[in-house]
Amino acid sequence: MGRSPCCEKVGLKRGRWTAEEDEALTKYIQLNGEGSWKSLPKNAGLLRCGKSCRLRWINYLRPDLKRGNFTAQEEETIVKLHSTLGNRWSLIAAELPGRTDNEIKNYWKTHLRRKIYSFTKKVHNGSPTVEAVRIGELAQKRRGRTSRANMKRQKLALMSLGKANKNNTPEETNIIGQMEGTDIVRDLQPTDLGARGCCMNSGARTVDGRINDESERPAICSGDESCNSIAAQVMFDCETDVFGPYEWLDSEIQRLSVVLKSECAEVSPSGDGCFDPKEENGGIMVTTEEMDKEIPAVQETKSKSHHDEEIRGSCSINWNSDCGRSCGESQVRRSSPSDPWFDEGWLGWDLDQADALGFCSHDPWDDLKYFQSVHQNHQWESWDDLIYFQSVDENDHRSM
DNA sequence: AATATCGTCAACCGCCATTCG
DNA sequence: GCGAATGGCGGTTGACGATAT
Repeated sequence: MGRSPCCEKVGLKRGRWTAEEDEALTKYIQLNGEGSWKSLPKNAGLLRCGKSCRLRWINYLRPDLKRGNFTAQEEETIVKLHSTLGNRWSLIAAELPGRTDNEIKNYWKTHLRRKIYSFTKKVHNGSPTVEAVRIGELAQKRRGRTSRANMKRQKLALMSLGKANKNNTPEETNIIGQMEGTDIVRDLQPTDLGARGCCMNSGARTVDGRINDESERPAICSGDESCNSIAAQVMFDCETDVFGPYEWLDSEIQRLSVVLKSECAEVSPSGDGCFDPKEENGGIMVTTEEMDKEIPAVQETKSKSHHDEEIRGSCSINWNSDCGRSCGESQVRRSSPSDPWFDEGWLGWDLDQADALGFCSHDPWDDLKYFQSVHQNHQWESWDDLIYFQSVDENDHRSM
């Protein structure tokens, strides 16, 4: 049996609330308190649904609400909480006094998500590489009318993908238009159009490990001292940069852009090395068979500081730690064939040793397994596949 | 000046969990 | 224990103002 409606909708007013209605609702609640929403409209003399009254009070009329623009601190709080909680707006709102879940949700969708950069992937000859990155400036569309030529271009691109529907975000429409005429378009999967980023301070998962909402996945790195994104490591010393409001987002976007334009599959954490993805050049090729191997409970840790010269030329993938330490602590590494450790295979974490070294003790294996589980049809080829990988919640991995 | 498109956000919708009788 | 009532939450919609063409 379906649930009955909260109220009879016939004869009830809908749409925007008038000042008179607001006043009536406010007065009633001030006298009688919140609750009993079903009977409230009748008692307050309002031709509104009880649910509508509740929403109006909670989201707009409550005296403790803070109006006005979000501060930089609030914005950063939202991003960080969203990275761990996902779209649980009510929980996020609980950490921001005076802000409602609806307000935060809207702010995320209209302001913060726009700043997200994402990777798109190209699969060519079975060798995936990071082919294109949609960075923030692409998402920051101008307002106003679009030229006919651009409209046509975007429409054609969408039609070629069978994606021309009302659900396409402006960003999706834009990026598809940007890529029209390339095989990137042909190879894109729907989820590839979602937001993905290099910063691992992102991507809430459900209890069973699924991503809550691919399109909602945040990919924003705070740019502060806890930032561990590859871009952050490579392009700047995140221990010394100081950002003003919003600048941390913009600068992160800029850094990522530079990294990818370098055409390196990977760049050494110290920024002076570049990993060549070509196998004949000592690149890293990891097959799914390798991934299927039993993972030792405790693996020898041979990673060194990301400032260590020895890492240069090897593959280094960094997980966000958000642990408050400087960038680049959390890494997994596989050296090139010329490296004496190469034959020993994957290098994982000895958690105690990692801690002793001042690293964050994430277990990258869990992420590799997770990657495999959600991309079962995708053969693991290189670390590039993980560049857009999802966040690693520190607590999740400490509990493993 | 008219038009088309975009950005914003209040309000609505439907589902789910909890409470109540 | 069961079904209805209620509250809460997240996703979506649409009105409206801003802005480019």
